[in-house]
Amino acid sequence: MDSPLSEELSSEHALLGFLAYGPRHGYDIYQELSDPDGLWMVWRMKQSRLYAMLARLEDHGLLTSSMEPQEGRPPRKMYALTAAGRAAYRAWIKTPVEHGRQFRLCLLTRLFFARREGPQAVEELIGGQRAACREWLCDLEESIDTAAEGASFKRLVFRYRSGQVEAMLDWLDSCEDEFAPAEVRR
Amino acid sequence: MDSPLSEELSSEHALLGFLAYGPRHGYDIYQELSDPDGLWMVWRMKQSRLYAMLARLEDHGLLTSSMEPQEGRPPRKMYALTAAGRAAYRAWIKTPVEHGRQFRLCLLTRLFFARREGPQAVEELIGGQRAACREWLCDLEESIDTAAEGASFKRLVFRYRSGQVEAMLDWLDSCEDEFAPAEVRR
DNA sequence: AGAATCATGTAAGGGGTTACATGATTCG
DNA sequence: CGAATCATGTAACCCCTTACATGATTCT
Repeated sequence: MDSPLSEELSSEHALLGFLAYGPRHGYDIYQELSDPDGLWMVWRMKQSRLYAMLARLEDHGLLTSSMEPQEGRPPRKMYALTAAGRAAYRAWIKTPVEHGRQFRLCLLTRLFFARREGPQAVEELIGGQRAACREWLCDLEESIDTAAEGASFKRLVFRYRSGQVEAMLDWLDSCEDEFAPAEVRR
Repeated sequence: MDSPLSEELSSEHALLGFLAYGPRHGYDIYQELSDPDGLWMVWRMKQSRLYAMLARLEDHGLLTSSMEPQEGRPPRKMYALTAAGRAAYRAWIKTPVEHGRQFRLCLLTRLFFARREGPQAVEELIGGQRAACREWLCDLEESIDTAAEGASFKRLVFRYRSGQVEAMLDWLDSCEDEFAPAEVRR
C-alpha cells in the first residue's frame, strides 16, 4: 500500500498519459500501447504487468476505478485520473530526465505524450532537457580535464559519455526543427 | 543451483576477469572493484552482492573455492577459475555486445579487462564491436527509409538510436587510436 | 470445430537492493 | 576507548517476468 512509486524511472507515470483524455480500461490501453509504431518502440510489457501497474497507481491515489458491466462480455474496469493524478502527469511531462541512462526510455516516452499535448508542451520538454544535457556535458568536460593523467580508463568512460550526450543534444535539435520548421532559430 | 547466468548482461562473467591472474578472495576483489577510477566508474555494487555473485559462479562451475585460515583474522575464501571459468572468460572478453543498451555497462567492462590482456585483445574486441555497430546502423537506416510516412514517432526513435550508435562508432575509433597511435590506419 | 478476441487477473519465481549480523584487530 | 579495517555472509523485501486461469463470443 505504501510502497513508493519509483522516482528513478517513474515509468508508472507514463501510463497516466493514456488517461489524459478520458477514462479507459486496461485492455483498451494495452491495445494502444502495443501498437508497434507507437510507445511499443521503446516500452514493452506484458498485459499482466499493465494491470498490475494500474492497480498500483490506484493504490497511490493517482487513479480511481469503477466497474462497467457489459452484456455477453466481461465487465470493464474503467480507470480515470484523480486530481493528484492529473497534477502528477502535468509535472511528469515537463520534467527533464536526470541521467543519460534514462533518456532512451523516459524521455522518449515523455515526448510521445507531449506531442499529443501540442507544440508548446514539446517545446518546453525539449528546452528543459537540452538545458540538462548541456549541464551534463559541461560537467563531463570538466571531469575529463581534471582527471589525473594516469586514470586512462576514467577518461575513456567520460569521453564515451560526452559523445552520447552530444548525440542526444543533436537529436533534440532535430526534434525541435521538426516541430517548428517555419520559425527561424538562433 | 541450475538457474542460468543471465545471457543478456552476463555481468557475472566480468568478475572472472578479476581472477584471471590468480586466486583472490572476495574482500580483496571488492577493494579493487571499488576504485573510483576503475570499474566503479561503470559498475557499482554492494559488497554483499559481490559475495552472492561469487557463490553463484561457483554453483555454475566457473569457480572453485578454498578456505584459507589466518591468525587473528577471519579466514579467507579464496576463489580460482576452473577450466570452464577460464574458457568462459576468454569467450566473454572478445564477444561484442548485441544491443546498444548493453554498450555502456557491458562493453566498457569488457574493455576494462581487455586492456589488461594487451593491445591484441583490445583490438579484437573493438574490431568486433565496430562490425556489430555498423550492422546496427545499417538496419536502422533501412528502418528509417522503410518506415511509413505517418509513423513519425517511429522515425524519431530510429533517428535517436542511429545517433547514439554513430557516437559509439566514433568513440570506438578514438579508443583504437589511443591504443595503436603509431600504426597508420585505412 | 477450433482459433482468435474480449477482459480481467493470480501465482511462482528470479534477480537485485538494503539492512543487518558477527567478531577480532589495529589505528587515532 | 571508540572507530575503522578485515572478512564473511543472511534475511527481508521489491520489482519484474513468465506462466497460467477464466469464460463467453465472434471469426474462419
